[in-house]
Amino acid sequence: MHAYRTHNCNALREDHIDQSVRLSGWVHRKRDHGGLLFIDLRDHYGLTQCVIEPENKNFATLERLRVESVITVTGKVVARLADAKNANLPTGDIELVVEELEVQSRAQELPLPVFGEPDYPEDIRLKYRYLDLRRQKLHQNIILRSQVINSLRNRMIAQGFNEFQTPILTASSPEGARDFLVASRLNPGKFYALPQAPQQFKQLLMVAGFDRYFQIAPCFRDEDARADRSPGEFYQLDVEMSFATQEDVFAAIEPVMAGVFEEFANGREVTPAPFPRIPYRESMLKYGNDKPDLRIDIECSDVSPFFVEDGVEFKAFKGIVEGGGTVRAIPAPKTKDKPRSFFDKMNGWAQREMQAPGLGYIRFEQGEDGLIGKGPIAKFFPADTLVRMAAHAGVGDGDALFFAAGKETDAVKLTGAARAEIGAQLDMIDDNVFKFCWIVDFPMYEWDEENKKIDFSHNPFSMPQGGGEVLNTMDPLDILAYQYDIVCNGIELSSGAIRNHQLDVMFKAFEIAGYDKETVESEFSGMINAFKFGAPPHGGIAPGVDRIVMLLAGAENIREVIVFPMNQQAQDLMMNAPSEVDVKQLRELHIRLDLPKEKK
RNA sequence: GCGGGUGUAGCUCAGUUGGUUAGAGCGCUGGCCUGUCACGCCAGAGGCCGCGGGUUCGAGUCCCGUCACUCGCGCCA
Repeated sequence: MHAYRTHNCNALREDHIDQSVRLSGWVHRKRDHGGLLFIDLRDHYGLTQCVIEPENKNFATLERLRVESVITVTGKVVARLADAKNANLPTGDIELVVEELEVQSRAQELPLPVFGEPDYPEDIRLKYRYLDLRRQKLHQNIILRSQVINSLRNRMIAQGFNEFQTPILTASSPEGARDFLVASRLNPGKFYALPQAPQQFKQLLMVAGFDRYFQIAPCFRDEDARADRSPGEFYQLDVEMSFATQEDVFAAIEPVMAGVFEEFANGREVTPAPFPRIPYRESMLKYGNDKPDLRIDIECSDVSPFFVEDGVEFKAFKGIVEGGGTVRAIPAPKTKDKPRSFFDKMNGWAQREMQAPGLGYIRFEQGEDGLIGKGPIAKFFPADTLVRMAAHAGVGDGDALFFAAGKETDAVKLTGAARAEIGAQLDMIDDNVFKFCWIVDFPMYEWDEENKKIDFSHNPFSMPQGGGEVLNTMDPLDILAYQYDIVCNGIELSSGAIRNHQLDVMFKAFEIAGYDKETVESEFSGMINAFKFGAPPHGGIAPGVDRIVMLLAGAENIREVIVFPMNQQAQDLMMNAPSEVDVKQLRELHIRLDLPKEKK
């Protein structure tokens, strides 16, 4: 007989009755009747009830053993009496009568209960992650993650993509997020950077002629965490393909995304490929951001012109529009029966959560002579203006409009957040639907208000729509790029682009953003040099694996789908990272600390 | 760096207008219990009310500061 087990804890059925078997696992739960002791034995596969009688020499040991101890039990499989069967367990028709017992590992009193999975503070869960991972929900999430990654791999390989590993210790790049740095012992004063993404490497693989590349790639960015953004590190399905147009990339990746979601949707509805395409500017106008949650059936609009019409007395917003600002309308459909407090709470939400001046509103009702507006600011508008504004914003009897006003960027931000908040408040979000879309036609450049200059709005290696010519002829802020995102349920799932493989166009593109040729040559030398020796047109995309799993798992938080995540402060509470290191280690790396004061 | 929320037993939470000795459930410890599967019953231990200051005759409760966790903003080519 095997030293540890003849079966796993989800294997035994009525067929096994009378067999002598051996099981190993964790003591999930004990039910001690004094004269009879039940043990639910758990492993990765399931639960089996074991029973031990007081005559057995091991009874006292087992009775005193704490839950989550690891044991090996040997005994006979017996049928349960009809009224003692447990229909909730696959193994519920039988039980194991314990004869031999071996205690493999005793458990102390637990800092975190495994059984029952009560809510527990996250810092304790993170510190004792291996206990948390024993819990069914988290255990399943991690298995789901494994299966999703396997499915992604298979789907990519089936399409002729090859997986390659790219370096983890690489060079810092001036663009993008903050880098994690690694000091070089052999090269004093110099540093490696962990890759924010294998961006340049995958392009170099195209130059190297590999045609179709993918990788489940670790990416490192030293940026602050969010609910859907793990601090420090995350994984992308990194993809690049040669001689590919934007349509080719879409055609390659859409079936992968739709396919993997359908595979694991478990009955939930998935947008079939091809996904709807929404131009960036349209998304900003209608949804207030570039990652719309299309489950919320609300489309916003620009109503600025109505606030400067003659006869409109609402001076606050009129002044904003006349000063170059904008007013966006966010419909709140079917809110006729909502109390005044609903509208007041939205206003309070905007002030509190968004630090906005407020959120005005007008409620619309069918009056005797047509649609009329109600609410605190309705009286400042002529009846006729209200009717036309309602028509423009697409609202009618029983609907309301909220207004976000201010500088365009602020108004848009508030619009997007308010749309999501209204969707949540009005219970418009269906948890059983995955709504996909592409956001396309991102602008190549944007105005950097902080540094008063034109900067790349996304990837500097993207190809402008119209090629090199438009860089000379168009206003840079009007130039669009072959740059695209996949969005699902308001979460940005991937970002990609057709790359700029022509050096002269690249130098010109960088010049517009204020980087001279010499800077580009030195900062991106690896890629620039490679492009001098024959670079194929190429493009790609990089879906975020953690976010895909998060959506499929129905998790609110990305830490629920990461085996060993860090907390919001980018600390690993289990491993105690980051930690101080020995002075000797620092000396080898030629590093001397210059710590901030006041740190006690 | 900034804003919101939370912080009372190991955990989840209650705690009236500021008023006697801060409670419950789960867990833990001990005892009883031969058919449970959220086993049941009895008893017990366990509290710097996050921390510091203030107001007050009196603070878990009010005020200020601070820390921790979390959500968001900034940031995230």
